[in-house]
Amino acid sequence: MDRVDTCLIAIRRILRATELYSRDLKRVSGVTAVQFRVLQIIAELGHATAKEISVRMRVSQATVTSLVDKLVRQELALREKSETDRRQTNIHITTKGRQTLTEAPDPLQQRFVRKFDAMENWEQAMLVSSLERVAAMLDADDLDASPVLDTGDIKRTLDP
Amino acid sequence: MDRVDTCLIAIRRILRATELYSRDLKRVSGVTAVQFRVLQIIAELGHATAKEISVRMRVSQATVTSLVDKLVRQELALREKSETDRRQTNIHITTKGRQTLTEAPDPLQQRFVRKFDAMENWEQAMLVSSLERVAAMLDADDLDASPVLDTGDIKRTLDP
DNA sequence: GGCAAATATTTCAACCATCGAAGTATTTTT
DNA sequence: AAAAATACTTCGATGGTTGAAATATTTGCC
Repeated sequence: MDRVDTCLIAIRRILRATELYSRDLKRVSGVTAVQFRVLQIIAELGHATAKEISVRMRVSQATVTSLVDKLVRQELALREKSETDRRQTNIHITTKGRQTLTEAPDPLQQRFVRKFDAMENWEQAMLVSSLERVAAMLDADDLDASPVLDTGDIKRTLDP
Repeated sequence: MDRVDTCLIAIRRILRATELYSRDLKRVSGVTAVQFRVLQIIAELGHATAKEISVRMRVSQATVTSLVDKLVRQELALREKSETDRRQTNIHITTKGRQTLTEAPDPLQQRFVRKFDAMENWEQAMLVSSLERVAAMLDADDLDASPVLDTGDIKRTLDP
């Protein structure tokens, strides 16, 4: 039981840290961590629909709309009706958006990388495995819970 | 994929999961995870000042005020001017608050416990260690590593 | 003792993320 | 062609979080 408490406390600390770093990021680059993440996804895919982003980030479409609104307002992204399916809207990243991505690296990520790189290989592996394990433990019911949990092993994870 | 990326994605998943569980908790017990946490702290200490809670949770006092407001509104906690230092306000938990605490266990915690208990001893140890490691990695440099937090969170070790 | 500085809280106004429900437009299905 | 499904946005609301300013009180110092 004690161990569980320790874990939960650690999780809270991690949560809190990410929040604080998001604030930093916002101050430095004008986008929050969540907005930054949207930008990353668009950049990664070339362009994306709201639906794709919402699935990827596991938030509602309404949330994505609001997030993209903010990016568009800052000219980091732009919307463009799809030609093939006019219900869809493709969201593209702008040059300025790309710039933001490269020039304003996420401070949390930076810090993590710095510390992570300083670790022994085995320890890195342990961390990766543990984090994924915890994520799998907590992951809500819907999407992937059962299979991931059963195998208990994570090596095979790929994004699709 | 990069190990760091994998870690960050896992962290995001954990974040998201806690958020969803908080929503669950709210639906079931009327308090969110953060409010629940405040309640826990008050219960643990008997009574607490806003300052204590803010240090413990590492949020501003303004946030604590807002959180406590909500608890008071629901009659889960109540404020009482300190006699010894009239600038201070002691926050107490009510019977109803205590009830909430015992009768509406945090679903995230429950889930975590269930999964955690099913793990091998060595794996539990690995998880604890990894989570603490990550928390330490991310903990903002300014106010971190404070024994304050530790003593606070570990208070239960004094219990029989 | 008395006054300035420090401390504890709250209030206020402002963000951000998030969502559900309702509404619009556009396929797809039947 | 009508009905159902899909993609997206709008609207209104909730929750957490904060900094700055305001208030009340205690402490420190001359």
